[in-house]
Amino acid sequence: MENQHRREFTFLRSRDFLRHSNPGGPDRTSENSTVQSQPLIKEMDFFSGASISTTKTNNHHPHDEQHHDRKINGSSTHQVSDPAVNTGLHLRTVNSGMPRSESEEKSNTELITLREELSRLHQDNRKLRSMLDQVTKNYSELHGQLLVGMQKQAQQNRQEQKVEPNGMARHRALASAQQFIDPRPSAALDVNNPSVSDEKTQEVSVSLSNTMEVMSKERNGRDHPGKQTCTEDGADDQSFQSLASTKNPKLDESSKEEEEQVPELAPFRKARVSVRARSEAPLIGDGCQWRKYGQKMAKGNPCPRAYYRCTMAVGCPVRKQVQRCVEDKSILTTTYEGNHNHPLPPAATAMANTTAAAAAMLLSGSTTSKDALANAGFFPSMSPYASTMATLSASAPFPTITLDLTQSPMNPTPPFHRVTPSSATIFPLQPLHGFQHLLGHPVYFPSKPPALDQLGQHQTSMVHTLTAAIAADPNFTAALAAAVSSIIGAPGRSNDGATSTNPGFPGSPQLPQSCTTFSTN
DNA sequence: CGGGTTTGACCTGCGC
DNA sequence: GCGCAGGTCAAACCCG
Repeated sequence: MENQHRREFTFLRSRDFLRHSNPGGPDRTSENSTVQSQPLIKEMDFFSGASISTTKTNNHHPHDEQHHDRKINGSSTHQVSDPAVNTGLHLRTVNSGMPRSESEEKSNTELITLREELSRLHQDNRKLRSMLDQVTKNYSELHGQLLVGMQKQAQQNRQEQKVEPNGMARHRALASAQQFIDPRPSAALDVNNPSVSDEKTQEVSVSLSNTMEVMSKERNGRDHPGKQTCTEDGADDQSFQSLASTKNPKLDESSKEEEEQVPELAPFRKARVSVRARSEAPLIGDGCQWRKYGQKMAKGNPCPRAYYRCTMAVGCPVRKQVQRCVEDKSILTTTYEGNHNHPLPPAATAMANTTAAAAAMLLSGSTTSKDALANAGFFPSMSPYASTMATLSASAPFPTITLDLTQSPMNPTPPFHRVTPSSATIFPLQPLHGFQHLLGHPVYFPSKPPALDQLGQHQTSMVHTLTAAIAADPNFTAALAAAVSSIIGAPGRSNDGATSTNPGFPGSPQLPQSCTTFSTN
C-alpha cells in the first residue's frame, strides 16, 4: 500500500518536473484542441496518462495540482481539478454561439480524438511502468548479489588483517566499508515497488543485517523463544541461516574457517551506533514507535538507562537505550541496536540508513578502524565549522560508533571523548553537507502522516532540528561514508561513489539496517 | 479494557 | 565458584 503510494508520488514529481520544465511548451494535442482543453491534456502526460492517475494525484497533492493549474491557465481562476475530459467541452458549447448540434458534433469529434490520445498514453504508461519494474527487479537482484559478495569480502578482510595489519588491509577494509554503506536507493525501490518480490527484498535487507547479528540472533532466540515462530522472525531467521549458519553449505566452510582462525574478533557481534544530542525531552522522535521494557541503573551514572523496543512490527529486533550523560544531563544519548524487519517511514529510514552505514563500517573493518584510529596522525585537521563528531569505540563490549551532535560552532562543548573509553577516538564528521540548511530541506511523506509531526508535540525546537536534519537529509549516509572514508584514510578516494549513487529520494531507501545508536535533543 | 510504564526478579557473561 | 554488571522478563500498575 505504502509502496504504491510512494511510486505514485515519484511519478507525480516526475510529471511536475516535466511540466515545469516546459510550462508553455507545445502540446501534442493542442493542434486539435481548444485553449481551454490544453490543461486537461497536459494532465495526461507521459507518466500519469489516465484520468484515474490524475484523480489520485489530486488526492495526494491537491496543492501542487492546483498551483500547477493556475500557473498554466494564467489569469484563469477556475480550477481544472476535475479530470473529466468533456468538462471543458461543455463549457465551450455553452459559450459558443454555434448551433447546439454543430458544436456537439465538433465536441464529439474532439472527444474521440482525446480518448484516442488518452488510450495511446495509457499504453505508453504501461510500457514505461513495466520497463521500470524490470529495471528495478534487475537492480534488486544485483544488489542482493553485491551484499553477499561484500559479506564475503568483509570476512576476507578480517582474515587478511591478521597477516598484514597495515597498509593493504586497511585499504581493503575501507573499500569494503564504502561498498557496504553505498546508499544507493535500490532498497527503496525494492520496498516501494510492488512489482518486486517483497520476499526478495526482505531477504536482501535482512541478509546484510543478519551478518551483523549472527550472535545476537542466538540471544534473541533465547530471549524470545516464543517469538521465533512468528513470520517476521521466521523469515529473518531463515535468511540469516541461509547466509551465516552452518546449515548453509555455501558458507559453511568460511564460517568454520573464521571461527577457527579469528575467534577473538567476534566478527558478528552486534554493532551499535550512538548519537548524542542535547535534549530536555526524555525521548527522541526518530520516526519509529518504541515501547519501554526496562530501566536499569548503570554503574557510574546516576541517571537510569531506559530500554526500548521497536513496536512498529511484531518481532522487530531493534532496541534502543536512552541515557543521559553524567556530566551534562542535558545531553541525551540514544543507542540503536538491531535491524528493522519492516518498512520504515522516511524519517526512520534515513536514521536507519545512517545506522547501517556506521555499523557496516564498524563490522566490515572494525579491527582496521581500530588500528587506523589508533594512528594519531591519521585524522585531517578539524574543521572550525565541524558541528558533529563521531567516535569509534573498539573497547566497548560492542563495536560502537557515536555521532556527537551536541557540538556546534555556537556551542563548543568539550569533546565527547571525555566520556568514552580511552581507546575511543574522535574525528570530525564535517562532511555533513547540507546540515546547516536542512531546516529548509523538503521532506516528503507520500502516504503516511509525517513521522516528524510527532516530534513537534514533544520535542523542543532543537530536537526538531536535529531529527529533521538527519531524517531529511538524503545525503546524510553519503556524508557519513565520506567522513568514515576520510578518517580511515582512503587516499584519493572521495565519496563520489556514494553521492553519485544517491539521487534525491524523498522516501529514503530502506537499506539493510544495522545497529544504530542515536541520541538527539 | 487495551496498551504502555514501572520495577523487582531473573538470566547471562565476564572477571577474579 | 562467586560476585558484579548489563540486559531482559513479566506481573503489577497507570492512563486514556
